[in-house]
Amino acid sequence: MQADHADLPNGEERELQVSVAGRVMTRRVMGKLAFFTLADETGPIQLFIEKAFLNGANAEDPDAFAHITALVDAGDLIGVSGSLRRTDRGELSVKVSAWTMLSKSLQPLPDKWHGLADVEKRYRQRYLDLIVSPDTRETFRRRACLVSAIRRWLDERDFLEIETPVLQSEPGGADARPFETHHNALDLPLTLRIATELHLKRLVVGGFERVYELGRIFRNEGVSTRHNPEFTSVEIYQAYADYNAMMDLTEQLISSACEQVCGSTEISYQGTPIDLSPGWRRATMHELVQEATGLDFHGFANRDQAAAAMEAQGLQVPALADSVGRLLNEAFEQAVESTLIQPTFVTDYPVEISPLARPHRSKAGLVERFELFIVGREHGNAFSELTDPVEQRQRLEAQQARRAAGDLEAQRVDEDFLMALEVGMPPTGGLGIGIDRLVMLLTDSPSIRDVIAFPLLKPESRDRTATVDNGSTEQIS
RNA sequence: GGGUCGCUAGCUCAGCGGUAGAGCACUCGGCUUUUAACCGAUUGGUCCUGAGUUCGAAUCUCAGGCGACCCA
Repeated sequence: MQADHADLPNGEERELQVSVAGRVMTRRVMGKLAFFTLADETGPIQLFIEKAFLNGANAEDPDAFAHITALVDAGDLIGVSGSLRRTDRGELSVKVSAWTMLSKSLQPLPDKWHGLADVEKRYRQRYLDLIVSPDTRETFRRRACLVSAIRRWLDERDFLEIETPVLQSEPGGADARPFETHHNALDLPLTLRIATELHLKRLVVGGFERVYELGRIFRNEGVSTRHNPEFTSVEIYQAYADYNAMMDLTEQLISSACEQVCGSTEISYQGTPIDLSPGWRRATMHELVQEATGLDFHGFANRDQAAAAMEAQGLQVPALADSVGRLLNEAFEQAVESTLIQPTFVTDYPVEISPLARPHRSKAGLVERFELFIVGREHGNAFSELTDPVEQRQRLEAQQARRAAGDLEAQRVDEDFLMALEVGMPPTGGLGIGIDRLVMLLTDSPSIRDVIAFPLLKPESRDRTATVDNGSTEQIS
């Protein structure tokens, strides 16, 4: 409406009846004249409320002006109709001839100038944050735009979105601990999925050559600025493709989505310019670690040699890292990850940390895998999929052994998945992208909680409880 | 898991050992061109919870809760 009537001069009126509805954001009442600011999703518009005019226009309510000024508070949802008028100060306004209360707000709005500054309150009462913070509205608008752009891009290239189970008896496809739940009627313990990988691969076995699923996954782990226990991923599988093809796909998909969401592939994240135009750097994990630390992991004969060299460089050597490959990954995480600001494909990972990836066609001990890093954070993970059922069983059994040794995030042997591979799976490229982190990047948000409408928080308990001597907890009141 | 910081009126914040405060919002009065409207008045509190120190605690100490950030 603002744009439609941009030509209306100051102080003039247009003989056009309009009706608008929205939330009253501010009120300025001065005796016989009042200005309200009314906002809907498209933005604000001013209401010009003149006592004589409004009362004169309402035969059934000759005190309409007294009623609207006395009964309407900031925060209320009202509808008005009237003509258009641009005020002397140039504000396009609806000159109100009739009004109606649509919803009364019983709670006052947050401070109209400072907004809602308490981050805890912004997360717990997101609806208030959305009402008063245009930036928050824009973040979730962009999130919706991104998700839609990704689906459109994939659909246009004949990828089929197929939904796979959230409730699973055997969680798999990622190194993570699951949430546990229970099906009452079947008396069956179940877990929430930690990835969509293994079921999407079953679909590739079944003959769908391009499948994807964009949806929620759940990992029972800590909360940080980069982790929320439930988050959204898109996993994409293309038969007869390999990880090189998936790199091209990743580059095209993300740069195209960025273009649609931000209007450009050159963006800024927390003050740092980021260029997402295709042509991203591709480097092996070995190269990057050598670049950063001087250590050549091809040269280490065994785990202890690598560990000693790392310690000499001041790198940590965790006990669970029991092979050269795992130490390479440790060195990468400690010395390289946070330095990869511009988009970078890190390729050719150790087989020990990649139980679902196909062995590299020419490099022993490595797999055809890449991870995408932007602003020092992992944004995607992909491989030429391991399709050999015999080798897959060995890899998962090795994972199971680590589980037994105490690594709670190690993967399990999924017999049903192995059975599917035994039927024969085409060579396939697979890719996973974290949607939340991508939204963070495209909305310049420092925390994942800023891009999740209702992030997980501990309940704000008003219960009065106390711990008694025997260690149990009981209600006092 | 460790460290640092925060929690006071509906919102934004001050007060840091001596009667609980301001602005906005709410309520009342005034005001026909405001847009953080303005002027005047009134109202509003589990100072996150509990224990301790003290003549006296929002303030100091300890324990706990919730959150933020950093580290692992």
